[in-house]
Amino acid sequence: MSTHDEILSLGDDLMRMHGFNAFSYYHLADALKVRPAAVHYHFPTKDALALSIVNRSREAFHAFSERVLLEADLQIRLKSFVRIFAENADTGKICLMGAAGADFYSLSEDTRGAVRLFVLDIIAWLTDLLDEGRQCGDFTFDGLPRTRALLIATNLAASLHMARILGKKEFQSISGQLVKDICPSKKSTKRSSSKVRGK
Amino acid sequence: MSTHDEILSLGDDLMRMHGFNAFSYYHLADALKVRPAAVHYHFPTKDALALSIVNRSREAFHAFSERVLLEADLQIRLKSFVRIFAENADTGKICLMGAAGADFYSLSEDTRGAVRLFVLDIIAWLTDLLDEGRQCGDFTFDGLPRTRALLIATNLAASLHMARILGKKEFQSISGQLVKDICPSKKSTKRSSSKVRGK
DNA sequence: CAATATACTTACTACTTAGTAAGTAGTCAA
DNA sequence: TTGACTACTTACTAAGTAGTAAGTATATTG
Repeated sequence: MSTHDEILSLGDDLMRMHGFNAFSYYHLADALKVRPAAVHYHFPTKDALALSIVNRSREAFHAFSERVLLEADLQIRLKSFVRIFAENADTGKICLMGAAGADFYSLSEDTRGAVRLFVLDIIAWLTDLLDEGRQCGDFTFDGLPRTRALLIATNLAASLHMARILGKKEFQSISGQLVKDICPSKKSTKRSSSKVRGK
Repeated sequence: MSTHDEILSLGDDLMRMHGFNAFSYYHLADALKVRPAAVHYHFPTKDALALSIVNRSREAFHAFSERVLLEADLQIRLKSFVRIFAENADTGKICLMGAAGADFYSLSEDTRGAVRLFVLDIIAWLTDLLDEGRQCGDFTFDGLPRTRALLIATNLAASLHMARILGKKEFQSISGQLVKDICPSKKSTKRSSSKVRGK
C-alpha cells in the first residue's frame, strides 16, 4: 500500500478510535516510519485529511452496497450491514457517524458536508432495504421506512459507544434485539410476549 | 455560582459540544475571566476535571430520577427522559454518554469507571420504568426490559449526533417514533400498518 | 493581633501542535 | 542527458498545551 493510502487507513483508525483532536501529524508519521512533513505532502492540512477520510469511507460504503446486491435475501443484507458494526465493536472502534458527529464542530464546513452526504447515503440505502423488505413481508415495522432506518442507524452507532463503556457483550444484546424487532418470526408476536418474558 | 461550579458547568458544556480533547485550561479560564492557574487550583489535572464533570452529571441524573417520581404516569416519565435529550438537540450538544464514549480512550481508568456507573444508573432506571410499564400495560415491547432500555438509550444518544449532521428535525422523527413504538395506541397495531403507510 | 486558610495571580517550564520552506534522491520521458 | 516530476527529508516557526512554583489579597479564627 502507498504511503498516501496508509495515512488514510491509519487516519481513519485513529479518528474512530481516539477522535479527530486526539491524534497529530507526528502520530501518523511515527507509526508509518516517515517524517511529519511527508504527511503534510500528501494532506497539506488536517482538515484535508479529515475530508479524505470521510470520502474514503463513503466510497467503501458504496462498494459494500454493490457487493451486497449479490445477496438476494433482504434479511441477510441487513445482517451484513449489522456485521460491519459488530467488527468495529470487536476492535473497540466507533463508526464514522459517531466519531464525526462527536467532533462535528472541529471539522470544516466542507468536511461536515461530506459527513452529511455519507450519512445520507447510509440512510437512503437502509430506507430502500426496509421499504422493499416490508412490501415483500421480510420486515415488519411501524412508521415510515426512513424513520425506521434512522432508528436502526442510531441504535448501531451508539451501540459501539455502549460496547466501550459497558462491554462488548452489550453490542450483541442490542443488535440481536434490533434484528428480531423487524424480522417477523413464526412463533412470537408483539402482544403475546408482554407477560411470558421476565426482566 | 462559585468559580469551582462555573468551571464544572462550562467544562461539561465544552466536553459535550466540542469533545474532551478540544478544549484547554486556557479556554475555561478565558471564558470565566480568570487565569489558567485558577482552574488548576480547583482541578489540578484535566482528568480530575473530567472525573468531576462525569460525577456531576451522575448526581444531576439522580436528582432527575427523584423529581420524576412525583409524576405517576409512566409514559409521561419516559417523555420527561426524552425531553432531556431534546433540549440537547436544540443547543447542538450531545449527551455525556455519547461524548465520553467517543473520547473514552482519552480518559483515565477512574474516569471510565465513573462513566460506566453513570450509564449503568441510566440503564437501570430505564429498565425499571419499562418493566413496571409493561406489567401495568403502559408499555408494549418484545424482549428483556434491560435490552429495550439499551435500545432506547442508544437511539436517543445517537439521535443527537444525527441532529448535528442531518438537522434538528431528525431528532423529532426518531424520538417520536421511539415513543410510539412502545406506547400502545388504540387505533393502530404493528401488523395492520404494513401496507397503508407509504415511504 | 497574629496565624491560618481560601482563592486566586504572575511567571514560568517542557512539550506538543499544525504548518512551511528549502533541499534531495530516484524515476521517467523527450 | 537534461529537465521535470514524485516522494520524500531536514530544519524551522509560532502558537498552544498541561502543569508547577511562588507570591498576594482577603477573610476567618484562636
